Amino acid sequence: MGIRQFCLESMTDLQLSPRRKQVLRIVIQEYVENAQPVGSQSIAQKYDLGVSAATIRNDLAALEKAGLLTHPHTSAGRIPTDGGYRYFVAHLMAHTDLPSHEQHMIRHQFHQARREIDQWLRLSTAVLARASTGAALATSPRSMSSRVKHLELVGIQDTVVLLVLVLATGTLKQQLITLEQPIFQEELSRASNQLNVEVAGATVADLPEKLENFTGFTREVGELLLTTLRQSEEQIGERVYRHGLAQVLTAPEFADGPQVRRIVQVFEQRTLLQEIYDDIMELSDVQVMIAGEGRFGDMQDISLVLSRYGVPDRVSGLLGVVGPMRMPYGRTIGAVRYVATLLNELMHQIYG
Amino acid sequence: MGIRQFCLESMTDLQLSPRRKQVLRIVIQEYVENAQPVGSQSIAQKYDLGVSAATIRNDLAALEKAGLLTHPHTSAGRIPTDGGYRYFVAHLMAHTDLPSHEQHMIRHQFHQARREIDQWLRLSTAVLARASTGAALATSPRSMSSRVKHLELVGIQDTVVLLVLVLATGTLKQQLITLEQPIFQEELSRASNQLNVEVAGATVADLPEKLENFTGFTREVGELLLTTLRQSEEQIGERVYRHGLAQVLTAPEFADGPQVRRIVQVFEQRTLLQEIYDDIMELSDVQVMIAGEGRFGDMQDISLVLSRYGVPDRVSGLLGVVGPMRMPYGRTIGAVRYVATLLNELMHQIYG
DNA sequence: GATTAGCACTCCCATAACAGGAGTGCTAAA
DNA sequence: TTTAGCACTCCTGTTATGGGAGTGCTAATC
Repeated sequence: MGIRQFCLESMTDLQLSPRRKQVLRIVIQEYVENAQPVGSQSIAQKYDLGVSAATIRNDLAALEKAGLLTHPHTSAGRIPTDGGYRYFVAHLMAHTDLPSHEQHMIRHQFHQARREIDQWLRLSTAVLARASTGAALATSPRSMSSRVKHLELVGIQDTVVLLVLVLATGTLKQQLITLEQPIFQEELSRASNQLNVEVAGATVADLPEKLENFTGFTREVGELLLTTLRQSEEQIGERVYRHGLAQVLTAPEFADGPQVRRIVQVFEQRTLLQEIYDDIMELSDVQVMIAGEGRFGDMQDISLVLSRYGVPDRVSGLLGVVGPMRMPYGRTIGAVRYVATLLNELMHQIYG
Repeated sequence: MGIRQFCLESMTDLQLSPRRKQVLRIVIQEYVENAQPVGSQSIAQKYDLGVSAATIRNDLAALEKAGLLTHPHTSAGRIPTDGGYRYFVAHLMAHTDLPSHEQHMIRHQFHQARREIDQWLRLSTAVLARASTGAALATSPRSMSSRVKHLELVGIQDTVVLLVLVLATGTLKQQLITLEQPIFQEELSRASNQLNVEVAGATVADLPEKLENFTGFTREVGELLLTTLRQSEEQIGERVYRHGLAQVLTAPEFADGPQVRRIVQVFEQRTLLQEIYDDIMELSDVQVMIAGEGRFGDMQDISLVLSRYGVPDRVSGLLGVVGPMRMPYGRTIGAVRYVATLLNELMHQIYG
């Protein structure tokens, strides 16, 4: 399926007999469903593997030795380790596409929504939360190499002016300016017209040079424009959309205090997205991050399923689900991928 | 102090001796601090009321009979009921202003922030969460009787146009338009100029009449403008800012699952704010809502401290804290009031 | 060598019993 | 109205106990 992961080198050289793979698959499937350690007997009963419980017991021991399973205590059934989930996602998972009727329903919802990025992203998180068992989040898209399309100076009060900036990508930026002395709207219009002529199509790189020509108030506005533009390129997730936290908290692994706080923190944190962003951007398909992959602290028992969305070389944002490690990965990955694809389509219509 | 509440009629006719008031105050104070039922002995020891534990015991019994206290079981200390908190907030609370050095710090932060409503609101929730023990939320301001200040049509792609709408309040609205056939920027500019002349200063009421003059594409844009405008008046909290959920979950009352889910739901829900909005708008000071005040279901053990902010008759939004019922009300109210006042000032500069 | 049956062993979990303690409610006296 | 005294209640923590699910190991079997 080509689902890539942040780290799976150690997995690739691991050889497992077909039955052991099957056993691992069953353990994960059962545990994901019931949140209860699963033992050799229940596997032998429920699934007809043609071998006895004792054999499965041996397999379980082997899988444990390989670091794919553990047990919470001596006489309990097995539960997957983070490594086990990783192996499952990388090698064992069945097809991950969302059922087509669900795809249709989601597509329908998007076509009914108002044509606005803000609406789309809001809808995306709602849809993702519904389709997964986790909480969904999405960042507003960041545009690379923003070009100025148009600017407008609108007087709000005598000494208050609103600078409206339209980027080539259709993104809107705004900034209030407070003046020492009142400036009339005619003068504002004159300034913005002058700037528009010069500045249309300019990027962060071009802009300083073009601003040389201006002085006084017009120049000041130009500088402000430049800093605003710079900010918009640096800042990932200027706005973060979230949905479905209450839902993910119903999972039994988040029954106790510290666990709850951990996932809420992951969900709320802006910085994490910031850090992950670059990794995600380089890779095209959906990314799975299980228990922080050792690179992020304090993400015990938490998994992320993330994807980039946007138009290559134009705009891109992050989209995904945060949930318990014990998560139906196939379904979640399918949902994230489909919504990302849909967003790509919609964005493409706009950003060409 | 004039803190008003959604419902406190039943409280006003309640006569309590000064000592009983004092005892109630102590119970609440202690319980808020330690989250532990407080007994007659510990009160007698810690506070010198000049009476014995037995007397306090009688007072506690009386306060319980009055519905202001309960005990979780026969041999436990007393804890406040929701009614007890209400009485406290209405009659017993000390001054609620934030210490002036904290006020200064907060003010300083606001003056350092970028001059933009979005930034202010984000900062507001951050500050409120820090100053209280709860989670802060704020809605973007809704403008009443929006007037159109300026509109702009910017071509993004051949058949994609962005309608930018600046309201007199400085609020920005955007809407994508997809066309059947390409329209050149000159024509877009002509259309927007035409519309600007006619439409500047128009309200929802005026607009339909003024649109009579137009036909074709220009007319369509005008209609779209009207619907966008209508939406912006109807919709409260188009955007909701949130901060500090992780913090509020450290409170011991949110240690178990159902409780956590309840407060997360309250925090996430848009509809609740929608419903409360009108009540808040009519009243000027900070509002306290304890355990849903019987009007909202499933808010056991949760309190809200809310305030309106904005400029009278121009724009207004909602701002406040959601936290456990066991909350330092004085401090929280002070913080909410101060931040609201600060926002009022800033808004006033812009919206005059 | 892989598979299987048998069996002892481990450890969780639910239940019960029990002691300690904090706090109440009541009564009678000041 | 306040106070001391005292029985009573009920939570909380500890310990003991039995049942049960599941393992790990060994020896026999295919």
